[in-house]
Amino acid sequence: MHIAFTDRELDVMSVLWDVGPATVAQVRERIADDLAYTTVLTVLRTLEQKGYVGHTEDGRAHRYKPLVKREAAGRSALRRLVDKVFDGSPELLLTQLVSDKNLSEEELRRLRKLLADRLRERQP
Amino acid sequence: MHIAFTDRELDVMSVLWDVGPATVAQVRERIADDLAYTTVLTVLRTLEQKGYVGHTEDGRAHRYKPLVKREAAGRSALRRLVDKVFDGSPELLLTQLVSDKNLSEEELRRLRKLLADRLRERQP
DNA sequence: TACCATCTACTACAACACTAGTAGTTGGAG
DNA sequence: CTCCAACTACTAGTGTTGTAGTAGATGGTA
Repeated sequence: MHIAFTDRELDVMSVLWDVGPATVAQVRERIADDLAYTTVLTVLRTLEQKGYVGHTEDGRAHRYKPLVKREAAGRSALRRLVDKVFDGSPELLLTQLVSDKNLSEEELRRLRKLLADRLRERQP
Repeated sequence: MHIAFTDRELDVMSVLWDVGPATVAQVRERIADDLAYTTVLTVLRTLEQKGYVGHTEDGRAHRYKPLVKREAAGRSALRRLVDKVFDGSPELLLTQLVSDKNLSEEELRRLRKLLADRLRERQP
């Protein structure tokens, strides 16, 4: 099952993943761009229509919550990225990731540790 | 500079990155979906308009070639992915990558080596 | 009680994405 | 020399995205 979000939808989902169930106003104030209240509402309703979020009543307001997990969306996006942009090679992707200058040495260390752990756990 | 492709544009770029300069017909036959010749042409012209590809004459046909490198597109896409989907954490992304792709131990080792090299090169 | 802030529902509309058709050119086969 | 296959340019229609306005409901407050 292929999950895909438009740019703006992703902004909204990102907030929901971060803070959990939220009202329109709460989502709105966490989005970098200054959007109209109704704009955010529209995006949320679109996402609901597509089955990516649901909502419950909360007083007069609706409280929206993600129905797809961040991991599922990540898996989907990663697969496409590796496939189409990195020629099917996870190594190419990682090379790119670690060559990004914004990555601190500390982060690099943690990545290495993560891999080491994974290897150890594979072959105890 | 933010590089972004639509789904179909990415299909086309992917072909150009793979095989290098190509005619419409060549691109067309390498795309999974069965699109009309003119559809592929239109996508290429759009990409050209946006400055992502260029073309040279080759007999009666045009030969299109990518003007942005796969790495640049990858960098852009990765940044966005880490940011919006993986909560700014490259580790989360890597976790997903190694758990989903069912990488072989050999591949994991190579990934680890890649990181080790990168660390060494940062701090000689 | 009258009003204001807050909320949802509905509507709108420009821009873009996706797909493909038609018209017109041209080089090569017969 | 004529015709066809292959090509580009232009045009077009439908769907999606992004943004926001207006209308109408409702609960708290002066």
